[in-house]
Amino acid sequence: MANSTKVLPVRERRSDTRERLEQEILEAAKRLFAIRGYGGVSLDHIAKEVGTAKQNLLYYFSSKEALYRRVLHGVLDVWLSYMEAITHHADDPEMALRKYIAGKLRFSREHPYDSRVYANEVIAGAPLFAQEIRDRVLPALQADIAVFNRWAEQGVCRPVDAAHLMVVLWASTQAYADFASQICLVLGKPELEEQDFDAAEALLVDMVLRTVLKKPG
Amino acid sequence: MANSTKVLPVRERRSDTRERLEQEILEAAKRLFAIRGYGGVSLDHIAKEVGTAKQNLLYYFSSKEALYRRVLHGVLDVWLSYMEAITHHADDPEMALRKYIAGKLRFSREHPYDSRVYANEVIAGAPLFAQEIRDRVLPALQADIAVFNRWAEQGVCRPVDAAHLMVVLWASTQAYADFASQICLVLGKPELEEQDFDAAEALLVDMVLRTVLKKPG
DNA sequence: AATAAATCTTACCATTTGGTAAATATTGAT
DNA sequence: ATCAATATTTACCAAATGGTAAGATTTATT
Repeated sequence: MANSTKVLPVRERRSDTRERLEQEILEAAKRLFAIRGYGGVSLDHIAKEVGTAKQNLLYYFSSKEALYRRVLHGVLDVWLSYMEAITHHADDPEMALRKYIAGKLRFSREHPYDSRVYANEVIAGAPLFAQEIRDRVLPALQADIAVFNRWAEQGVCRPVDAAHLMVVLWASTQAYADFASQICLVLGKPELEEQDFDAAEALLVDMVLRTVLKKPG
Repeated sequence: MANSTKVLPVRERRSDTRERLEQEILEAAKRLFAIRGYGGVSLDHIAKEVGTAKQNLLYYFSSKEALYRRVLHGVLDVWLSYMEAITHHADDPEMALRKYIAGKLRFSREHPYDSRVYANEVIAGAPLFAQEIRDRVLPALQADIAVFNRWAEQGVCRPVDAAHLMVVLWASTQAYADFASQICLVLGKPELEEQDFDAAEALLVDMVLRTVLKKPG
């Protein structure tokens, strides 16, 4: 992953400052896009947040859309990295589902802004994202669904509608990032704490296992 | 509901044209806000969509924010009207949950733009909405939660974490409006059909009843 | 130190933005 | 028909927007 400084030819080497600032810009842009949406954020906003001038952003990123695309790309990297539980436990439904739910909730807890950027883009109909979702998310999802169907065929779990089950899991876990402000209101606290995520995880695991697993009898 | 034309004094009567155009503006604004977010929509967009001039919008609505607030208010009216299932069946958990899930899915199917406007606002942290949510949504939700807890006390259903269960139901059903573009990709079809909502309903009802109801044994 | 490349700033620019003010047209009650 | 209220358009405006061009400064390599 880490592009080493020494191996690359001089021309392609990027100074550390550049890389750091570029990262700072992406972080700030992500946070702002997450909260106010693409149209609600100006390059000036982002620049001021980072402490530089708008024109300097345009030195690093050729346009607002280009910057946004880079943010989206990074978001998807993170998102996918939390999504590999099921195929990695293809032999144990209960473990796979537990890990999957825990992982996606951890994503919501650790990367709320990524989650919201993703949500905003999908709500908008994924105008810039559709292709990347098709290329990168869909295969992962379909692999998960295939694993479910295999389990059902082998009789190791009940024949659920795997696609819709994934939607439920996806939506429920994602809600703890995207809709945190409303969940806080319901729970009567200023922000979500670890115990809230634990409670959500317990409930979701309970629901899913009851639905998916065959009774011991 | 319907403000009759004859009873009101002359001064307060609004011509039908006005009411119709006002409604058209609200509809167009809702659709655009749903897709592009508050910051991504200009008064010019909305005006052109309706076929009038921006300045005429400002005759009907004193500012962009005022228009947005009216949209939000209307959205919440619709949202709440679909939320009354549980307290209306406080004697029958299974029926209440079935109706609730069906109702919220119907809302997603029949009012996808309302759902997205709501989602956008919550994702943004509900900057203009928090008070109205506190005043109108929270009581309804807490009433539902109270009903659950009563059921649990009376031993008529299992003691689940009602608040988190509501979050799961809310998120899962809402997803079929807000994240339709992605669900379509997963299902491999251009848009959601009735059978997809039926499948979602069946799965959700199954999951929830398995979780909430006590075994007959 | 010299030089080329990388980074940052200043100066612009055309367009779009939300909003005001006033002129004009349309409507409805008398 | 007239007059007042309602509705729409025209003419503006200052600020903000995304973006370009070019100059100034810093940095690294020789």
